[in-house]
Amino acid sequence: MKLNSDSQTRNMLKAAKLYCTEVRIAILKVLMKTDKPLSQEQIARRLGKKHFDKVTIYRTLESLLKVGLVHKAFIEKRACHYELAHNCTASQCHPHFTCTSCGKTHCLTEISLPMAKSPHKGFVIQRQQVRLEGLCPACA
Amino acid sequence: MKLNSDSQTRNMLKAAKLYCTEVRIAILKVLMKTDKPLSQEQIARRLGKKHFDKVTIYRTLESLLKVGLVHKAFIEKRACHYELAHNCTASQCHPHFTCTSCGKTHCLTEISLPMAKSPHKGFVIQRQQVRLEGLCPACA
DNA sequence: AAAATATATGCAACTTAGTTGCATTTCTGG
DNA sequence: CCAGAAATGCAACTAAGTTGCATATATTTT
Repeated sequence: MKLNSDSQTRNMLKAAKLYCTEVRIAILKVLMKTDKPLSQEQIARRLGKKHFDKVTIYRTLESLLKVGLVHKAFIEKRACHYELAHNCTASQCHPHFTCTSCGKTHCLTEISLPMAKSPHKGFVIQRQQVRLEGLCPACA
Repeated sequence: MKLNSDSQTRNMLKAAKLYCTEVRIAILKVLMKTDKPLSQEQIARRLGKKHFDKVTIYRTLESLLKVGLVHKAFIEKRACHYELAHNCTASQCHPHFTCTSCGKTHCLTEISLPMAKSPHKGFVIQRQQVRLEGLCPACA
């Protein structure tokens, strides 16, 4: 229900000490409704008739990123993709799989890799991201 | 020695059935001399007085990529970075570590993660890339 | 070794993703 | 509901990468 997800997103924002603004609520809702990381453009498109400037969208994602509500995925295109920090531990998201044939990206939430161990040369590893490449069920 | 690395790169190109051109040889040499993935711009700078158009550099990297001599790394900036496919198995490169404090990227060739196992939903995993984030020795 | 043909290069112009500065608007706590 | 803090929109800009096309260079054929 609209009211429900509204109050849910409001609570998320409140907990993160961010102003509850229209864009933030709208973007969080978009991200809650998808199972793939989305680019700024895709997010804008899914906001439908609600138009926000792309600068605003970028800044919104940035603020959500800073408080950890959202994660940034480095997939294979030029554009970064964003997704709700959800089903991720503090130190790692699920792997992202990109099909070399059709180019689509999927979140493989069922699998996870053990955390890399620092090669004790003084590196402190805080997070890891895994990018997988291959053929998706449709193309295999 | 100049002649040596020239003939080495020529052989690499020949084996890959690529024309041995000046740019290709020069770029391969640059990549052989570094231990970090480099962006197009960094490569151009390291080519020194040899000037090649950036389009040419992109197309050269593309051709080297296609035959597998070079790998593309998705680090955190807008630009992609390229490195010699060296010390990588067919299915995975070493992890790349980016420091959240100073922003520098390092290749952690000493460690590797087990290959992800397909969640047998029909996904065929062919390659994996691991991106690590944290503090480097200088910043920790 | 020259000609034929296959491939690579350079240039100009363009697109896409993201950023900056600044004036205006919207939130939130008191 | 008001003051101050923070967010937004707009215009202009930068950075990274791409496209089309004419020219040049590499390889193959003879």
